[in-house]
Amino acid sequence: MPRSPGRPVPEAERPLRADARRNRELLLTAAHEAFTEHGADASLDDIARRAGVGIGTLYRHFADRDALLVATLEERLVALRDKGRALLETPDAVDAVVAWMKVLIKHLTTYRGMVGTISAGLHGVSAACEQVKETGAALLSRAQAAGEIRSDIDHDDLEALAVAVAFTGQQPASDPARARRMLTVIIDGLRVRAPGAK
Amino acid sequence: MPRSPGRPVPEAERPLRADARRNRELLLTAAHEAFTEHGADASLDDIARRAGVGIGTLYRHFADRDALLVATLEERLVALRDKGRALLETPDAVDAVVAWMKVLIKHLTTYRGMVGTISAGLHGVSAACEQVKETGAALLSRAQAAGEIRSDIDHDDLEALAVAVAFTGQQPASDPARARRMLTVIIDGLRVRAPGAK
DNA sequence: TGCGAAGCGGAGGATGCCTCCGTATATGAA
DNA sequence: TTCATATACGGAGGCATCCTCCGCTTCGCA
Repeated sequence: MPRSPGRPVPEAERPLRADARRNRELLLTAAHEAFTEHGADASLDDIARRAGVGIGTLYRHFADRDALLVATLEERLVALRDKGRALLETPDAVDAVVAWMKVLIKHLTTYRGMVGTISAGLHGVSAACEQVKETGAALLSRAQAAGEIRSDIDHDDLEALAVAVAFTGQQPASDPARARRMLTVIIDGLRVRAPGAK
Repeated sequence: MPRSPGRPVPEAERPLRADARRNRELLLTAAHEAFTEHGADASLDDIARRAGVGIGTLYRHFADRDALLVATLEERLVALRDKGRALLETPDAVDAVVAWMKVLIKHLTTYRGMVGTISAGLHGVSAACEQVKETGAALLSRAQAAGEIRSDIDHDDLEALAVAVAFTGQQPASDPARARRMLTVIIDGLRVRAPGAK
């Protein structure tokens, strides 16, 4: 059942052909390896080679480096969401927000030198993205409603702060102790001042 | 007065030949333009072309992209130091630290997408680098001695926090209001809790 | 079994980084 | 001034990467 030659993928999800599905998986696995090993410097040609696939095939599946990265992280987003949901069940609202930030930071540092790109990937349109954001927003709201976290920030701010810690933690000159101190400073800044404080 | 063919520059500062000095200046000017225009994506070949100089000449003066960037920023470091010294004369220690952070952030965002590299350049060995760090450290100590800024952080931490704000402020999804909020949160986190606070 | 859509592969153009080395020039000494 | 030589210049070209294009192959439905 042919189709008019509209160049790229039609639009809606069309079931992939069996070989295409297989190659897609091979590419994602190879990409994960390569990104893990070389971070932002991973070569797309190399990824195609690792996957045992032509470079043209890689580009048929993923428009560019970013698209490939986003796809690679997609399933991790689900795990992220689940961790967030679990945190919603814990009693201490502030502790939960702190834990959530740590989880975000870990996600953002999945691959070296890609904090910016991974962060951009969090603002995508996939269902997983939405759910991650919803979950995080719920965690934040809970702590704000309890009057423990300042109310003049939103979840995007929280994300930006996580990006900040993640980025500096990945600088060559950084050390884990400093990263911990940074997070402490930020958390303290997020807390509502106790009554009587200046 | 010839010299044995020790490949690179001898070691100590040797006076440059007149043409070399001129070309060096041309390169720095061209580099500043190119970095301003294209940020991290500026091409070194293009910089040489703008300077009206062969690519070999560029590499004779600057070992690689980072060396060129550092040289480009060198004179700005002096300005940075001077601003810091001026702040040391202002009365409010905390305000001075806040202003210092803003100055640092501005410096780090001189060129787009180069926060990491510019930050690394702050840790160099030039006199200007040292003086910038000394000045910043003095500003921080003053506020800490006054009991207004937490004492468990050092100037490298302050720098890391500036890097954090600078980086997130340069993300495509960022907006100035968020950057301002981030800085507020961080400053609040840096303040010593007023007595009576939890 | 056959046909058309979907997918594959890789050659090759474009760009960027950097090295190498033959040539040109500035500079101090005579 | 002239000369010798260290210093500096220029750019061709090797290598890597990204990405496009298009002829060939394979899948899957009828």
